[in-house]
Amino acid sequence: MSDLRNDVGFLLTRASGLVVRATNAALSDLGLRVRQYSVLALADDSGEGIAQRDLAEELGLDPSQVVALVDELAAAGLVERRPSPTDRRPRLVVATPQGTQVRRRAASSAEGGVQRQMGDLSGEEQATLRGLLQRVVGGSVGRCRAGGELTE
Amino acid sequence: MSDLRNDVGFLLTRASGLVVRATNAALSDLGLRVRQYSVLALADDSGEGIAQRDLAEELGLDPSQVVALVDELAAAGLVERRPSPTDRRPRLVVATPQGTQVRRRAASSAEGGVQRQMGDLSGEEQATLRGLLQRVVGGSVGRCRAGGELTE
DNA sequence: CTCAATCGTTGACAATCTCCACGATATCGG
DNA sequence: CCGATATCGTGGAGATTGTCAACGATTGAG
Repeated sequence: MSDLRNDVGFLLTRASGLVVRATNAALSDLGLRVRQYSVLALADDSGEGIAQRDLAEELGLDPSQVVALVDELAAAGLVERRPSPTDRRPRLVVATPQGTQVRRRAASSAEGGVQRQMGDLSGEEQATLRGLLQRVVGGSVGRCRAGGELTE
Repeated sequence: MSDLRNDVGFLLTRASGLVVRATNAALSDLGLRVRQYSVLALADDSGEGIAQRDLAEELGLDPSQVVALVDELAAAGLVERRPSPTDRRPRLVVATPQGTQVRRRAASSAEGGVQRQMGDLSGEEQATLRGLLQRVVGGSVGRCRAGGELTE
């Protein structure tokens, strides 16, 4: 019962590693890695832009990691930093038109990579998995951050 | 529908990151990290010892990573390398008595860390999650290895 | 105005992943 | 037996990721 192959934590990291590899391979044609894609996707989804701090919070990254990722995406012309109209501290990250286009293609490629890894699961099973994972993730937002303490 | 928060791949890596952090925090008292613990657990479970190559295969790691991990565990006196009776190439990794003892405590601590992250899920839901993840992982063993090619 | 908090950034360092090459050993075909 | 090929552990290089501390600019509270 303490067998590693039945350990939910181990299975989670093992499955994650496999999916990340498959997704990175699928995105390599576009010159993107998963990390960059996730930043691009969030920036593209937030019409008026998203602060880097919120980006870090959503992705579970350290703010300093977001700096480098946005730098790379900006150098590739996929996103740009814009000032907030109401606060001069944050820098709102938005996707450029080219970024939106690349994101669309990347989403398709990434989906293919994920399906190569999860093809054995039916649509319904994947929905079940998604729901369970959302509760694991959502239940701890605010309880444990990247460099944060545990609230207990 | 392409929202990142509904993307199974993203949720998988996000949940994995949270669980790994919680588990590492729980194991820090024993001076262990998750990677080391997983090696120790597999070595402890295989009575006669497990070859480093098989260790790498099971854990989805590069063989060279296993070398360093076993070095660390051996330096701590938790495992030792023994020659195979039938083949002089592999080195079988087995847990020392102390390693077995530490592993038992570590398993308890790690379980606590995981539950702090997945407490919102009932036992039945965790079993469902485990089953789905096992199919994601098991379905690809042999299809995609650490440094390997995709078989298609 | 003063002080604490927030945001982005930089820098340093550890941990992890990926890939390549080598020596020792084993296996297979002839 | 012998040579070609494969396996296993190991070492090393380099990229990627994770963690942490500090700083300047800005904001908001008192």
